Amino acid sequence: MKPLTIDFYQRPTVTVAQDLLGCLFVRLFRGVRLVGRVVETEAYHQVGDAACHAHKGKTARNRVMFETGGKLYVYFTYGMHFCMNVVTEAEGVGSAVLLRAFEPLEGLEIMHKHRVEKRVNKATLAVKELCSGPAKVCQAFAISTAQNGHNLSEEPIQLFRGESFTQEKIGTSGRIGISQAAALPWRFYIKDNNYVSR
DNA sequence: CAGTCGATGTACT
DNA sequence: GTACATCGACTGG
Repeated sequence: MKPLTIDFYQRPTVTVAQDLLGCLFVRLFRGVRLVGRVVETEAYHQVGDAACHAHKGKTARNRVMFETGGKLYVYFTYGMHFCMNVVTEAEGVGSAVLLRAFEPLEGLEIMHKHRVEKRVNKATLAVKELCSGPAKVCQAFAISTAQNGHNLSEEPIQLFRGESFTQEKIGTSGRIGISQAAALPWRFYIKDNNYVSR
């Protein structure tokens, strides 16, 4: 199995957002394989998208969005959460795909440990609660700004092609949790999948 | 259930 | 000072 190559990422962001559905996100973490199937994504683009961090140009935070497609862009928000994106398109274009939800496949015990550690309520979480949101995904996979800029063609964090499925299984909607450019139909998810964020 | 709201750091106006 | 690509604790029915 080979990881997705730079060619995959260096395409129109909306296309990459759709094609990432079903792919496998793999992190080797202290000798353990953590694997999740991508079931929900959102596209963000510098041009015509006021919600995109890159909309007003390059800054210290968003600089990775302008790098060549195939990098990981991680940012910190709400004083306590991380979200991760896959950078798309050519160098100089500020664009990325937010990874919003995974179906957990391997390393569920470690994911669960990571998720429960930070909570007040230490009760056992259902599997569907492990990765059903962008900040939950980062918690489960222990992703922080330490991974910002990581090249996804290299270990320990990579994406692999998963089972293919028909276009009709892809749902589309407006993006979640934003106010700017909320009408853009740039959220994509696998229909009837139990692990989508909502 | 649903709805509300506090946490808590950083980027940017 | 304000907003923020969120989450989960808490409230009331």
